[in-house]
Amino acid sequence: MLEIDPRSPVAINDQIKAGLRGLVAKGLLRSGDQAPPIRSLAVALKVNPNTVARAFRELSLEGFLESRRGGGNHIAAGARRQAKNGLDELRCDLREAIEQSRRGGLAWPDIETVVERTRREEV
Amino acid sequence: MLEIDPRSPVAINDQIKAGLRGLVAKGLLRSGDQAPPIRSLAVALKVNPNTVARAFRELSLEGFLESRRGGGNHIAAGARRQAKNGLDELRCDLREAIEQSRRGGLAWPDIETVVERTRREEV
Amino acid sequence: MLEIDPRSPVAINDQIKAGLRGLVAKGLLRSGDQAPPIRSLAVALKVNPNTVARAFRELSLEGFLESRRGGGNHIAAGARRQAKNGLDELRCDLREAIEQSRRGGLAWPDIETVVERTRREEV
Amino acid sequence: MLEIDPRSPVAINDQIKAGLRGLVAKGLLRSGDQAPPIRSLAVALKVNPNTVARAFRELSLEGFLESRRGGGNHIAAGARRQAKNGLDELRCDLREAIEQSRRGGLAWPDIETVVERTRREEV
DNA sequence: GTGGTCTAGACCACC
DNA sequence: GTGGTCTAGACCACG
Repeated sequence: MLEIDPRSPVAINDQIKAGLRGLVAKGLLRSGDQAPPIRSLAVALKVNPNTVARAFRELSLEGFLESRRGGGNHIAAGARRQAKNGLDELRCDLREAIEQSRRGGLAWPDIETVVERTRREEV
Repeated sequence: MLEIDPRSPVAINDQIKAGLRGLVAKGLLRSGDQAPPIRSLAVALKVNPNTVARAFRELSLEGFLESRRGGGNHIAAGARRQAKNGLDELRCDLREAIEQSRRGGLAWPDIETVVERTRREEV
Repeated sequence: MLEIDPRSPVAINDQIKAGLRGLVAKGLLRSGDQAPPIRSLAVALKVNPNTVARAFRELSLEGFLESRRGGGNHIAAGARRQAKNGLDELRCDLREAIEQSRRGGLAWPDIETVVERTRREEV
Repeated sequence: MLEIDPRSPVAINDQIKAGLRGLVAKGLLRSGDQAPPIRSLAVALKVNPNTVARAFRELSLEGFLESRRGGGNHIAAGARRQAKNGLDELRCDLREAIEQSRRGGLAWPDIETVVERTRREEV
């Protein structure tokens, strides 16, 4: 469900945060649902538990997650709306990436081809 | 000729490298031409000369530039071909950025909107 | 493990790069192993951390090292093969040095004497 | 008679100085002979005249060349002996190059093979 | 004027 | 603890 690319320049904890927000944005996780336990997630992603913990802690500070008595992190009430705010950040990042391609000499048709291909190969 | 975005998360020296490769890819700079002197470029970009020097040195190691002490940096012979290969790398990076957006929950229509806007605002 | 000659005309960072490649070529360091931390190595070699960092960064760009923030630098997968190719480069450099001696008037017996002496004094 | 490698890391003026000393060491030029005119040499080597001039000036300071009234640089009296001293410097440089190869992981048999090959291909 | 190197010290971010 | 980046300023050497 959650995918991580350890070799990406993007920080792992950011990938985790983005991934969780994504699951909510797509409706695969809803308010009140339990987020995967830190340890299990760390094992599944082959990542240091501290890194997952950090991601969760930051999401908690943003009010996106809530830790309940009796254990477990749960998706907070306003999570969906927040996830949409997160989208703005994503749009911004994507825009930067595109501008970087432009500065590197990539032409617009090239860029659109890349978009097209990525879309097709995703399924 | 060369533009830099100091607020971008992309490292300045990498932006310079991409920029130079871009100029060659677009044909604005050709094999044998002299690249701008490190210090001048540093002043123009409002950047520390060391940063430019780093970029140039790395381009030299790649065989993209040839530098002679006291004689400036010159675009190497196979530079254009290399620049085209560099484009492949850019495409790859862009693709990763898009996939990253997807994992974060950005929908395809959103992505295409971002592409469109960036294109328009560029001029 | 790694030795540097600060009085050599060869740049320190290049010596570090060559040294690391050498350790891999000799099998003392293998794919996946962690390279010495930048700061520790800097202290050990009595060199500025920036210098080591430069060497490591360039080795990363070559795909010889993989560096993760906070996770140290690790010998990359294809490192050994690369190291062997690097040997070719060394042979080439050495050859140029010899030709340079020849152009300066050094006779062949002289050259072989130098080789012999260097070999003996090394231990 | 004199060969220069503009892409070598060795400074051009040093190559010129070494080359001249070499010609004397080999007996192709003798005390009292006229050294090639700066301009002609610069043209022949495709090098900046200033660079040749600098080399000649330094050789003059060392007492290896003498500029005579009426123009022209001539090989000085004690030139041959000096050329032999220059050989010591060459030996030292060569030694450094060999040590550098060693640090890079080149084995002794490899080194001797390189020496052998270079010797054969010279003729 | 040019490039090349190193040092020093600071800042940020990740694990 | 780790690496990454940038700035600042110095020094050297070539053309």
